[in-house]
Amino acid sequence: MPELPEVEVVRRGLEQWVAGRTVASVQVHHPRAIRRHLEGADSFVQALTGRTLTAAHRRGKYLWLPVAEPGGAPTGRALVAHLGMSGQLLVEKPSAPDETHLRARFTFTDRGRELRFVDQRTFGGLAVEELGAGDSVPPRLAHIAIDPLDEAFDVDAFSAALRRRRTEVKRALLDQTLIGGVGNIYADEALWRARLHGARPTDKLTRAQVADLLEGVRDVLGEALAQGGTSFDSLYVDVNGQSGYFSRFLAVYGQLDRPCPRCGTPIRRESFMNRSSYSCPVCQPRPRASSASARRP
DNA sequence: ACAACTACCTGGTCGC
DNA sequence: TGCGACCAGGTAGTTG
Repeated sequence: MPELPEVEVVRRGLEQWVAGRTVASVQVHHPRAIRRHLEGADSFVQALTGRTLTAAHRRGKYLWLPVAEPGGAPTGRALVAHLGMSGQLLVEKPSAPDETHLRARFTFTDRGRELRFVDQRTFGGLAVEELGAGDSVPPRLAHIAIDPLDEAFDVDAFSAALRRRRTEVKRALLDQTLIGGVGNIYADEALWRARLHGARPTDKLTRAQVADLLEGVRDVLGEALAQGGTSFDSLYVDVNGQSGYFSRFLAVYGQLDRPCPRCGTPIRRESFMNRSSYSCPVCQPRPRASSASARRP
């Protein structure tokens, strides 16, 4: 599943292979892929055809590519992409056969490689959105918090916000308004590193625990990004989370009954927020039932 | 205001 | 072999 490291790998691929090129044509193969472009497919195509994609930016799991007029003047708009659960942005030769789940295709005036949006489960999507003032983050993405790898990430503000909340710590990690880019997989990995159970109430966490958690998040995202970077094939902007580094590097996610890398106890799986959560029963003891998460109605 | 739940979606896997 | 149930989970929108 594409979380921050995977999306950042895609961003780098787009920056290298797509930025600076001018769109020759756009084909929308599935209306759901552009459902968030409310004006419809014709408008989406019109907004991009003949214009230049100037760069590739990311906030959390969102990507956007600013759009410029043929002369280079900014349009104040950007192609915004979210990969959802299964989305891929692929840079491929025009001769490459269509993927089964091809949702949109962009060709370029240089007649080079195409950009394709492929998405089996159609949770992802594309849209052309207005940029903020000074060509900054699209306002529609403004609620997404900056991510912990960003220099501007405010540790103290995050700690304060976390401890102000009355919720469980895993829910908070997945809340994109608090911290950007963390999904189910890296949330479990970060919690394991910080030796915290995901059901721990955030308002009871100590400052030191929050600091450990944040360090866990940063380390796991950073390591995943480094791994993703090494497996990146420069001819193929890949988002296939299944391949490569995943199994080698995850301590708990998907590791049911395998030994905890720290203490050897078999990893457990729990249903949590209608998701699977993996943790070590010894390193990450469940909080007592008196916590905020279990208070009586 | 804030917290929590649900719809959305499809391919693979499992049990019978 | 077929078929239905279930699972994966990010986000927006709704409900409480």
